[in-house]
Amino acid sequence: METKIDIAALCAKRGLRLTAQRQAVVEVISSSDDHPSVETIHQRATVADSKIAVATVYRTVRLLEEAGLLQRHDFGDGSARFEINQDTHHDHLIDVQTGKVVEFLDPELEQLQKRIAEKLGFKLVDHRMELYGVALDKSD
Amino acid sequence: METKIDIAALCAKRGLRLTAQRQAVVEVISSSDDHPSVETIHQRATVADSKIAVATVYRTVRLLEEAGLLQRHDFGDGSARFEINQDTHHDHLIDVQTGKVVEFLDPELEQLQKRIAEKLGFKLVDHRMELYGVALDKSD
DNA sequence: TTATTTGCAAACTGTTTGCACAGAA
DNA sequence: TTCTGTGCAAACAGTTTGCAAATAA
Repeated sequence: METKIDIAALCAKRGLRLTAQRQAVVEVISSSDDHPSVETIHQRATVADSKIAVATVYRTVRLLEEAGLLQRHDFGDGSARFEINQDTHHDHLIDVQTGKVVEFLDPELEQLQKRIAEKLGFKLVDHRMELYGVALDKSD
Repeated sequence: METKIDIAALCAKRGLRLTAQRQAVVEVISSSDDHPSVETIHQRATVADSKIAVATVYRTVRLLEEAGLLQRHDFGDGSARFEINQDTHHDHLIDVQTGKVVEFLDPELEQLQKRIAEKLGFKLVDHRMELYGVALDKSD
């Protein structure tokens, strides 16, 4: 579910330099429709720039996250996973057999979470939720 | 929400040795009603055994987890957090200001999650969910 | 030109592990 | 006695950082 990141605009606005590395990282992320880790982003970015360092990917990813353009996730596999920050909030279901990530949004769930927090005496400011499932056999 | 862990029974059943360190770790966990990290468990355990090593806490915690007596959580603060495995499933709400963890169980939520997974073509095998909130002012 | 960014390697955090010694059984 | 468990320090994985060289503006 990718959108686009306009790195040129971000650099212009912030007075940052539009480097080949930043463009490569953004290009990789913009054309990924999975939720790649830094290592994956780095591997994919080496196609465009065979010399790019992992440290640069970490720095760029942080830059984008702080600019609100990138969303960081923790799916519990030890490394951070990223996706372009869509303004439409959604949750994730992870296929435990393939690792594939399915995005979904359920308004009833969103509402329910807010109500639960309130019942406990809290205002909900954030939540994380991942469902883990196995694909149902089509014949079932 | 603590229960008890019978480490003597576990050791007996598994042919493991009942050491002072294992007893100290279990005692700490059994008398904690928060969700301590390994570091916290280690600090608390040094009261009973000033020489206990962090590595031992890691090993014991893993032993207990594999025995199904302990539950590991990831609240996103970088280190694993533990609590005694109650047979009653529940989720967590984390107070973002104090770090306090509130446990809750909402049957409607459990049901809804299962339905969502099914609608997406999956059988729900696990889920993780944490709500993050700020305490509502009592006067509101 | 020159201040920012990069690449590299070293540092850091949470966790695991190899090994010789300590200590339950 | 004997073999498991411990403490220690080294090893790990993911991530961050200091610094000198590279480069966008």
